[in-house]
Amino acid sequence: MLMQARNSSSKQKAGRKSKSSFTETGRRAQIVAAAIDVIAEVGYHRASFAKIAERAGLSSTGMISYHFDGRDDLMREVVAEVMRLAEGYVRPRIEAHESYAGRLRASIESNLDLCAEYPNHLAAITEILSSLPGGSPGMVAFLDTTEANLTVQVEQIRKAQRAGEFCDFDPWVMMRAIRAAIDDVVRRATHDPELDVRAAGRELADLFDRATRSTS
Amino acid sequence: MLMQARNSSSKQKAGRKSKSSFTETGRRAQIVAAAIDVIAEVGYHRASFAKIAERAGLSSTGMISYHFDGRDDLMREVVAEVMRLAEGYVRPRIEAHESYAGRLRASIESNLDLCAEYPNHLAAITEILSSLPGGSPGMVAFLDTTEANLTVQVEQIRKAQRAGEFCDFDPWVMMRAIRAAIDDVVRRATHDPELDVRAAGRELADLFDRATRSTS
Amino acid sequence: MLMQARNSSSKQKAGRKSKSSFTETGRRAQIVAAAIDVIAEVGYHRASFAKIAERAGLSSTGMISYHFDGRDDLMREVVAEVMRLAEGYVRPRIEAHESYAGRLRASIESNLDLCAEYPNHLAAITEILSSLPGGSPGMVAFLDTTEANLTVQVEQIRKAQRAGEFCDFDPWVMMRAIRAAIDDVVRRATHDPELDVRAAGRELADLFDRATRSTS
Amino acid sequence: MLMQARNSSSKQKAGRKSKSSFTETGRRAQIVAAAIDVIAEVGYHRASFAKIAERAGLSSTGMISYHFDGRDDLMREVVAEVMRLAEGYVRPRIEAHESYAGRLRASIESNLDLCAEYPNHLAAITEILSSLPGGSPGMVAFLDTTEANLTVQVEQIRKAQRAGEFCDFDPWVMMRAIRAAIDDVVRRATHDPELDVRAAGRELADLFDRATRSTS
DNA sequence: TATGAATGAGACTTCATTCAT
DNA sequence: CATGAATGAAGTCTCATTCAT
Repeated sequence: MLMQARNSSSKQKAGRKSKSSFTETGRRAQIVAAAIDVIAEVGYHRASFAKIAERAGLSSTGMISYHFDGRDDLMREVVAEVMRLAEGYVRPRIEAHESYAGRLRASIESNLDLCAEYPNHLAAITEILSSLPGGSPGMVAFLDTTEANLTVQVEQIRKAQRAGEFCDFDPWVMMRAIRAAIDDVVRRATHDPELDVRAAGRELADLFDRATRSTS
Repeated sequence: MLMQARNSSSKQKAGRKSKSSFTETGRRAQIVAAAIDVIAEVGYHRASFAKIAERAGLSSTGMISYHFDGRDDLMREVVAEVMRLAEGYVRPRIEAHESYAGRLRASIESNLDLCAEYPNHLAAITEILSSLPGGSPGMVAFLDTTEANLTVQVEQIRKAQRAGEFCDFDPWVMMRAIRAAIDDVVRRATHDPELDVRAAGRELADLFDRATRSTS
Repeated sequence: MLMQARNSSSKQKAGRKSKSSFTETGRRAQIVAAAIDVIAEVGYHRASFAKIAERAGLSSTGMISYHFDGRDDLMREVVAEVMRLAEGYVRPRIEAHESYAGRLRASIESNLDLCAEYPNHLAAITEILSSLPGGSPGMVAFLDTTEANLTVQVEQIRKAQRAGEFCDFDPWVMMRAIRAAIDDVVRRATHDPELDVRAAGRELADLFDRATRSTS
Repeated sequence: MLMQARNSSSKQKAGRKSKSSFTETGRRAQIVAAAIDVIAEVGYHRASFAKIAERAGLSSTGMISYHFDGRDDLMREVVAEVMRLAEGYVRPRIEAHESYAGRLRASIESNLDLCAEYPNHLAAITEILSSLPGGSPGMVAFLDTTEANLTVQVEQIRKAQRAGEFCDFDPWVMMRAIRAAIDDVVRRATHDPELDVRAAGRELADLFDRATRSTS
């Protein structure tokens, strides 16, 4: 999952019982945190309510059903929570750079630095988004959000290309490749503690720098 | 899943009741084919025996248990079948080239051409391999095989670097990035018929050509 | 199953979700009771969760899986429950006697009196313990318990022999023969309501009295 | 299972396709032998057609269904086969004695000697007869046969009692106790190779000698 | 809010049996 | 006779959800 700097982003969600993502009760946040850990550990599909409840110190899965409107709702919250974290972490590092190339590098490296600091968060979101069935009703919203994210970034690339800073290539393919490469590192980091995530980030930044840089 | 040219590789497997992977009976092959379709359609985890049996025209899931020694065994066969197909498709195209750069390009493009021709096959194997839990007993063999594949390719890259054909980079990070980018296209192709997979293949080949090419 | 007087014996078990065998919830006890009836009626192997659930007035077998950690766990509870009942019934009657011969007689007769009063309980435990596969994991504990029981009794016999009250014979063979004879009556009692269990108890007590009594 | 000497015993059975128990084809006998081994090893209920077919060197369970009219039919044949063997072994040893006491001792000891020589055979029959559900249709015949056996022996006991050789006791209870004790040894012998079956036989013979002997 | 109980669907497996070849 | 394939029932287990308290 490639996190990026975005504009204000009205993530207002029609939470159950009129709870927005921002005014989480303690319990909701606790459940979300537990879900993140469990998903990172056993994967999206094996993250059952039972396991999440146990991790959260709850004695029954009913509590989760009470706080969330089904599995999808919980997962949405997990995604939102991680995105919230990621945005705060990634955005300043991207905006610290002027050049497009610098921003691209900052984007890649900050994502993997984030992964190094919060391994479960990125692992969870990667698991969720890569495990989504095609037409999952209710999760579509997040795919759209993700798509919107990419669109913004693709626009940045186009600008860089028009500015002559980037060479000529299909921005969509490039963005997807970058995202896929980052997600791959995130995924492996979950189960391979040996992996030097930050080093991989620098390598990937170099890689995509060469791939995008104008040859002139 | 990045398919590559490999040496003969006696993948002979002690299939159930002394059936090798190569001398499939009709039913087994039919079930494997059905499994490939179902996995491509609904994903690894949702590909239940019930759905596969229905697709295969079987009246009961018991039939699958009869032919395969559990889910893992079936999945192994699916992976083996796809690898068989892929190897025959990809290898000649890679070996038609002399230069390392040419081989890398052929590897990427032939993989995605294969994806265009047999969308379900690559989608299925990608689904399976990306959905494996960490220590899945019985599937470990395939992860090892995959790892071995990558190792071979990494060696090729090192040679190219020593030959001055490729610039300096971490071959493992590069290989993983390539694989991840290809798998991403494969995954999206499954649910997005609009996607021009072959074009994406050419774009990716260009991308990684720039990323690997010696600057001299 | 020969029940005997034993010392307090802290059979405290780490039941599911920290429920001990002693502080059964109503449902657990109800399920155990239903299981006892069903086992006595159709035997250990035919006592499926479905039948037990039906007897217990439950709508699904899932409920049993919810309360017990699998079939073995339920069976363990059944054995524990019967042993609890048996101990309270048998022990006072044995301890009311001073002589070894009197205690042996009390042991045999009280076991079969118990069988007459609670036919299903002893039938169930006999079924379970005689149906156990050799190395059934998880049930081994109870076999050990049973073995320990016999060991205690064998020690009693040895004392009686040293005291000259019993004649010379292999205590183990004797104990097993007694146990087998009692179990046989229990088993037949289940399906033959005509059988006079108490009378058979007195007969067996006479029989083994003659077989153990010192001839002097 | 207490085997005894009986009169000629017309065990003629209406075998499937007019095959009597005596004119077994090779296949039938082979399957029966395999069944005996499997039952002794894993018990009656776990002795599936699949396991028996495998042991018999057959590639499909269908063959068993072809030769036998269902599971009960096969089990009947197993019982008949073992009884045939047992009778030939036990009868001469019993008839070598004149006194009732001598015959009783010979009966017990020869049964356990048989168990020592053919462990699987007696283990199998014990398994089968002790695992029969109450009203198993089609097996009832064998229970009747068994009952008839016991009746004959009970009559012998009555004669001995009238002759003053045995003391006064309930012959049925005594017979059942003897049978149960023997069966118990047989059962344990199956899974405990350490057990000295012949010694146990002598001990049991002594035990029941004391229990039956006239005190005068 | 929180809990434990209850539910019903669905998953995989094993089994005995039948059938076409 | 023999085989391999097919079937349908039954069994245990897990899951997300709902409900009464």
